[in-house]
Amino acid sequence: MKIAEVFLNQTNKRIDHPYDYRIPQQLESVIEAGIRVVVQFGIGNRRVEGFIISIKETTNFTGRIKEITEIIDSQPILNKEQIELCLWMKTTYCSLFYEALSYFTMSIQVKDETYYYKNLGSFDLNLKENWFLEHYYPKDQKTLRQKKVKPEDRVILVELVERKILAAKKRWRILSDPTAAETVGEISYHLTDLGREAIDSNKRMGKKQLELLKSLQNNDMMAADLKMLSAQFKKSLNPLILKNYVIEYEASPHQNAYNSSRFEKQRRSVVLTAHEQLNYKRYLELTKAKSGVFFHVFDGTSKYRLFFKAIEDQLKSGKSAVVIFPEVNMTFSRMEMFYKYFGDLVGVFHGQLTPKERTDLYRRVRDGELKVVIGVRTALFLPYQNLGLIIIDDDHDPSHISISTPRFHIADIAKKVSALMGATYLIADDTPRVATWYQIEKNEIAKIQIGVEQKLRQAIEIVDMQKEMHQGNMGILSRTLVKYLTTSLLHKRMGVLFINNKGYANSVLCRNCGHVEKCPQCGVALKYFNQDHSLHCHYCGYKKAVPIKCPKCNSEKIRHMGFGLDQLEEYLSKVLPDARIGIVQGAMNRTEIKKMNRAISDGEIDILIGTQVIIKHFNFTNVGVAAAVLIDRDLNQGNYQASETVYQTYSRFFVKAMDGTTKGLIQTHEPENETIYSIKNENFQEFYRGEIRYRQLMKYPPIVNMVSFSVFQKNEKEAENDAFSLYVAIKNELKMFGDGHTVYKPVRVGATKGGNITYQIVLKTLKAEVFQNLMPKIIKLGIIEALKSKVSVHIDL
DNA sequence: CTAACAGCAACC
DNA sequence: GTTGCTGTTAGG
Repeated sequence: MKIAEVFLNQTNKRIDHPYDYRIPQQLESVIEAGIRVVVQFGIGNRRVEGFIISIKETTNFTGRIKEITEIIDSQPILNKEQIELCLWMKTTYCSLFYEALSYFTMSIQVKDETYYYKNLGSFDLNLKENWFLEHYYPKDQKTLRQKKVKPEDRVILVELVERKILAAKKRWRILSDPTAAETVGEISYHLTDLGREAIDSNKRMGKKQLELLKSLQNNDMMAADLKMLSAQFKKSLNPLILKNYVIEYEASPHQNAYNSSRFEKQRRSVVLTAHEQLNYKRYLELTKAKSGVFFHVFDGTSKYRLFFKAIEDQLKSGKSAVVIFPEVNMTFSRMEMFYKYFGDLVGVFHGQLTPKERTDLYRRVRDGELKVVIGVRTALFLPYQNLGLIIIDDDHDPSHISISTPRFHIADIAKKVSALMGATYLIADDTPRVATWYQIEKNEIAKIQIGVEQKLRQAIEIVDMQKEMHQGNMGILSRTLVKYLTTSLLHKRMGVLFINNKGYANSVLCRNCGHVEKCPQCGVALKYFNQDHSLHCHYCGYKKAVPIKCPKCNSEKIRHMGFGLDQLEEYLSKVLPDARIGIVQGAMNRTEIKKMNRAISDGEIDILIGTQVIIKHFNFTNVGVAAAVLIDRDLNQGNYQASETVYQTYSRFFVKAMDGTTKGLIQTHEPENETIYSIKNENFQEFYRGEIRYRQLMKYPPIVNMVSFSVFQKNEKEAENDAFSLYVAIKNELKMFGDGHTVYKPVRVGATKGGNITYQIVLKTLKAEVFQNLMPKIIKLGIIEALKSKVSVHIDL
């Protein structure tokens, strides 16, 4: 007799463990680990979807074992290693099994048709209803009277059962409808060979028509794009379509603009420079000893050539490779390079693919047709046959962290995958994460430096805003900056101002001496609360009133930190009324970005001001002055990673904006701040040493593991009670794990979405396995279930 | 005395 | 989530 261990697709932590089911004789040859099945569950024999993680001969379960009802997949959708990875994710990130599984099933849409139709007849009924069906379904009044069922009850029950049947039908249909993958296309245009000839042979045609044909020369375009060229493009295009110069077609919405068919597909071998050859040799040596390698990147093109070389070698030995970019847009912009080197072995995977395209990619990867996959996080969960190399590009980018549960950093998954499949993992970054560098220092990952440092940032001037104030300048921009902006305007060069105005101005600082109130225990800036005009610590709940006088210098000039983009624009237009100002910010779509980029390259912008996006999506040269106008707010964000984020974003900003002749400038109230100095000195190691010392002292990741529990509740009193009983329970359970951990008392966290009262409990521990063991225990004891509040677990990555 | 109800454990 | 079991209680 064969037994299958099955995880159920249920959103309940208490039943999220394997259940044993007997495999019916006739299915023994078909069923293996990695396929989904339908089983009956509970007293009511509800039909639920399950996933087989393993097959065994015997069971320890003493009760009555049920049989597997049906098979969903005709072959395993996860291989052995992937099943193990999925289980590891479940325990490591305290998620449900099916939540972890969802990352693997994202590309599987179309299911077996037989499954679809077979299930229409069966539905879940509980015992009471089954019993009712057996006894009372007949409309015969005599029988009903005998059985003592009131006619009106029968009506209600019949209705109930019929509703259930309907619901069941609906449910299965949604799950398995193969036609659900229908795509909605966008109208696009393609230049035919005939059209190309027409351009080359200088055939007579309208000016607009020629322009349109030429714009289609390099790639297909969507109607929306052509509209930007000429509002009435259809007028000139229609005759071209009639002449068969241009083909109109409907393509899937996103693939279209980036359709792989527009790229030249070649196979080229990689040629390295002498310096790169040395680096590559080192890389090969290091991968023999360790599975992880880190590229500290100072030369982007060199980095890619090394990537290609490494991939090429993997292909030669019959293995495949995957490259993970943080974002879809980055994937798109790197695509072409990959096609040039590896032609049709390349697959591109991202969230904007249609279900059909996804399934197609899944199949081709599984069958070994595609050997180089580039894409976003989820691309790592495809069924690679013989994976030799995983590359994570731009490791520091926050998009590498998955937002939905399980919350993880893709580099951690890559590490695990490489251990499971014996693949090399390669992380590349120009502004390393502290967590990654920590692994390098601990000798878990080897490091190679790519290219040489430019040391351009050393020219950055740090402007003391306290001095400015003392000398009578109450404005938001320093006199030096205004002076530089004026001269750069004169020389027709652009000024770029970076301001990170997202979020609230929630710290408080002394305008006189730059002092910021910090938590005595946790070392982070205290956050300002409007309700009671007080300052709170984000982690431990320490609370104090906003001081009237600065504790350091006794001044009364205590102010909220910060101003926004709008205020900056207003100020600039007053100080430099002739300057043409361009504003860029997060909520811009692709066309707006294009437009702005064009305006910048056409020299229509004198001063560009913007938030984070300025670093990623905009291209500019000829920058006269590049300035960070409000670094202090970012430095005092009230979380322990503030300095790290500041180092990364501001370094990148200056690298992007400065060439050898650009004036760099940072405005601050803390001119002695170490992070600012490290940015100026272009010295990551120096920054890291200071930062890791701070984290050691204050006990923050990566030194400790940190997890926070959030308790949500509508009712104020109950929220408090629940939070405290959870706190007590955690404390009690922790006793089992010896010492080396700290739990902070529940802290009431300020306004959250949905009007919920939220309490937060922070747990720090030196042992990673503590909360992995703690969570199942707390769940088993029913502590969280006993609470009326919703509880969520947030692991700090 | 009973219907109603909340609390609870189990689901293989 | 769904179910049945258990103990408690309001209402007659």
